[in-house]
Order: sequence, then C-alpha cells, then structure tokens
Amino acid sequence: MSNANNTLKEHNLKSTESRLIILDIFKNNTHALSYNDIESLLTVKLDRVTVYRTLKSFEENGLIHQIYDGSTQVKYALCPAGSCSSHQHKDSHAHFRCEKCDKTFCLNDVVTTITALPEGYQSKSQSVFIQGICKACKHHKN
Amino acid sequence: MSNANNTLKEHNLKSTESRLIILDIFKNNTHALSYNDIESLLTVKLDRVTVYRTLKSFEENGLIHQIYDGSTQVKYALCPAGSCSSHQHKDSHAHFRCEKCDKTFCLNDVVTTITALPEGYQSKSQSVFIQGICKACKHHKN
DNA sequence: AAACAAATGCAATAATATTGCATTAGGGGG
DNA sequence: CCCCCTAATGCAATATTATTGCATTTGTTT
Repeated sequence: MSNANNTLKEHNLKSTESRLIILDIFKNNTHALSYNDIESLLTVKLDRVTVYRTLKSFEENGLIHQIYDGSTQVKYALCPAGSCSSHQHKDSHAHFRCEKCDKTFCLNDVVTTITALPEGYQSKSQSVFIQGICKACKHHKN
Repeated sequence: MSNANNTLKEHNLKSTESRLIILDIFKNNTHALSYNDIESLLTVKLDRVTVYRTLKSFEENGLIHQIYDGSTQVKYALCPAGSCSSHQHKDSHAHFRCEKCDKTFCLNDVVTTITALPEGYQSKSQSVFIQGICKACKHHKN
C-alpha cells in the first residue's frame, strides 16, 4: 500500500482518488498552497467543490492547517508529521512569507517568547508571522 | 477645527464627511473592525465602495492598518498615534483575538523574541497573533 | 465665486468559497 | 468475491467579500 494511502488511513480518512492526488501535491511542495495553486498543479481535472471539501476534511483530520498570510486566499500546508490528529491540532509553529517569490513556508523549529500580556488577557495559543527573503530567493538574488 | 479633522490633515487626507464619519467609528471602538462591522455602525448610509475606498486611503496614509485574523474578512484598526505616515507603516505590534467575543485587539506593548531563523532566511518584519480570552470576557465569564 | 482635482455613488463585475441535491465509488459484511 | 451502505464527488446555483469604470458631486485653492 502506498505511503499516501497510509497517511490517509492514519488520519481516519477514506482513501479516494481525489484525496491521493491532492495529498501528493502537498507532499511535493514545500510551501503553503492556496486553492488556485492546487488547481494549477492538478493534472487531472477535479471539481472545485471536491478540492475545497478535500481541504476541509484534511484540516479537520489534522493532516493540513490553514494559514492566513495576508493574501486574499487562505493557504494550506501539511502539519508536521505526527503532530496533529482528528482530535486536535497541535501545530503552532511560525510561518514565513517571502517578499520576492510571495511563497509562504512553515518554520517548524522557530521558537518564540512573548512578554506578559496586558492585565486581564489570557493566552491560549499564539502564532508568529515573519516576512522577509527566503532561502531560494536570497541565493539567486533577482 | 475638530480633532478628527486634524487627524486627517496630519495624514495628508482631504477632510470629507465620509472620512470624518468612518474615522469617528474607529475612534469610538477599541477593537478591530471589518467592513461589515463598520457598515452596521454607520448612522448615515454610505456606499459600500466609498467605505472600501476610505479604508484604502486611510491605510495608504498610515492612519489604519489591516489585520488578518483568520476570519473571512479583513479587519482594520487605528495605528498607534504618531507611529505611521503616508510614507511608511511602522506598527508591528501584536494582535489578540478573543475566542469568546470574537473581537480582535491591538496589543501595542507586547514584545516578542524569536530564535534564529533557519539558515538562509532573512527577516524584515514579524508579527504575532495571540488567541485567548480578552479582559472583558474574562470578567463576566459567560 | 470659479476652477480644478479628488472623492463619491451607482452599476456592473471579479474573486473566493459554500450549499443542496442527485450520482458514483470505496470498502466492510455476508 | 460481490452486494450494499455510507461517504465522497460533481454539477448548478448562490453566498460573501471586494474592486473597477464612469458620470456626478464636493472640497480646497486662488
């Protein structure tokens, strides 16, 4: 059984052609993907609704997470292996958006410390968003 | 001349009725506002396009900034007094979204420290987003 | 007060995302 | 191994948020 097939099973998702195709796209891309990104990476035509519903079930089952990076589209990226499940999302890593190539990446290892919140505010989760120049763009400095 | 009038002038914005109305709404609310929030706070009817264009010019002139808080609408909040201008936005404070009342606030005094980025990544700006319970909701714990 | 540029309002449209419902396909039980 | 049931899919329609073009009105400068 394929690796992607196992991944779906582990997240309590029925293995279907659409899901395998979309999961494969995520596994082959290191940056976060919007609906439009995914559509343009499809070799087989899938209905828009199927793609959106697949993204929704992937998210509900801890396979991907949403990222709001200031573009007008929601982006999605794989959760770090083993970190999330149908029961709970546990990923709260930093995200990075490159000003040159406009791609958004997960930075799983960046740690953040935040000073005390103002009196009366209680934090349950926090996320960090960094803008700058990514590795690839820094190297072939166009 | 009214205070709001001065604020517009300082930001190189022509003083018009619509702008005074919208600026007033921001000054009377401590949380970030979406287009719909603003519309429902209007006592005079303004065209949707006027509101959106007013928000755009306020943002371009450093009076307000956009916040992407994971809701499907962009939200806007006043920049800290004196911090931003037509030339440059300088506010990079933390934002806080309350899980109870679903309001988003600016936390101007929260400081963040981030560990080194991975090799090759260069940071230009960073922002922090915190979720939890706000002051008001913590107090009358519904 | 006249003149000019910028702001406004209306109508149309773009871009992103969701819902209802009929049909198809995955996979467990016999 | 096939049947059956449920979950997934596809189509059509619609919702939601935001923008554009253009004619008209308003604010400011002189």
